Amino acid sequence: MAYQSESLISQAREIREASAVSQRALSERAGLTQSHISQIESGKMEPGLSSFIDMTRALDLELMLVPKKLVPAVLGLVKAQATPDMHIHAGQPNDKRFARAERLVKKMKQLYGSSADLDRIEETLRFLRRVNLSDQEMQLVRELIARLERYKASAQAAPIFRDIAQNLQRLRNSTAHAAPSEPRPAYSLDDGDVNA
Amino acid sequence: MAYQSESLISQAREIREASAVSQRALSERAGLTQSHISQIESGKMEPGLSSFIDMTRALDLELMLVPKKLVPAVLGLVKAQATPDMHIHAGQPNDKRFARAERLVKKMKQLYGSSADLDRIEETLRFLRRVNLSDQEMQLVRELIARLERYKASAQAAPIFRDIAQNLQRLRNSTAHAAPSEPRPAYSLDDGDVNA
DNA sequence: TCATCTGATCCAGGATGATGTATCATGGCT
DNA sequence: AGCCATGATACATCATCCTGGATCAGATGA
Repeated sequence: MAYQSESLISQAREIREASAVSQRALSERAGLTQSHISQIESGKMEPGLSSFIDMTRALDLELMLVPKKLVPAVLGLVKAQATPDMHIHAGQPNDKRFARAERLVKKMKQLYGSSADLDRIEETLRFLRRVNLSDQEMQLVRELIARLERYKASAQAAPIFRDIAQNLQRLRNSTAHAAPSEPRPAYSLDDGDVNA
Repeated sequence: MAYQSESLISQAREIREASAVSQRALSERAGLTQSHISQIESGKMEPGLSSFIDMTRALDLELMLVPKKLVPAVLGLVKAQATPDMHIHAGQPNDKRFARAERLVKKMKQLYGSSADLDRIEETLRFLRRVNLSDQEMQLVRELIARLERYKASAQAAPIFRDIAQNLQRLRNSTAHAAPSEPRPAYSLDDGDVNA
């Protein structure tokens, strides 16, 4: 319902997920209820300013006021240091790949209606995008996306989509539990459309 | 009442004032009520996230999520380009002068209790700080501040304070109506304490 | 002095944020 | 199969936002 704050809220959610913090854990740190956070993140209710500040502060973020003119500069600054390893030498080809895939899924949901599998695929892609994947892992993702593309208009695509969703899910789980010691985050703040 | 959002709200207010936008004008642009805005700015009520976004967008600002670590960098970026003319060759000596004066007034209010004149002086200083003053005008301000300093502990300081307040007020009025054509603003976003 | 503009304040009423507590389906782990 | 954690929902209750007026004192300019 609240169009203006969508971007900020979804950014917060993505960062929470990328930091592997559960809604319950966040609720304790922020002093809010888990149900509250769930409703905020799913867009079912609009937070008060201070609630949102509590939430983001608990995620080690600050809400700042920036002149519109400077938004691109700040965005660049944030993005640059958010994912230092991944973006240093390469031209983030993975990021583009994910972006294309996510667009594809979104389109398919529009055309053929959303299914549970498409939802899972979308969500998992959104998660994997934030993670540093090995070449092998990225190879797997590439194949899965290609398969998705190939069968996107197929008649009996359903079971295939289910399989793709499961594969992505498995990959997600493996990366999530792989190296909890490293500062896994590597999130980026850049995808929300900041421009109204 | 809402400690977390104080800083953001007062920033917004200062920018509104520096841009010479009235609460009513802002209320129309933002789609809120004037009474609403007044209550928000005076801390009598806590805005919803989207209300605050509407408000700041109408002031040509964006609310952004920034990793705490990057806050100083962003702050520097914003500050640097907020007052380009004033800070280019000089080491903003005027700014420091105002800062000292404001600290002085605040201290006096603590020690001797606040008076209407002190309040007026404080508010006017806060306004004048954001304005590009000519050398002559700055000279006047300097003298007034010096006078304030000199009589700060004097027994019969009251009439002198009144005089200082009036002088500052007059200066404020003259600058406010002087050049409505130029992009007077030159606000800065730096004074709120961003760190909790 | 009169007209105007500003920000603060009041009030009634409807909308909605926020809390607690509790339940539920899913998915992963053992 | 059982267990645990996750996120989504439900519901009652209370608090607060937010609107829509309207008014007010103060400062400014004509």
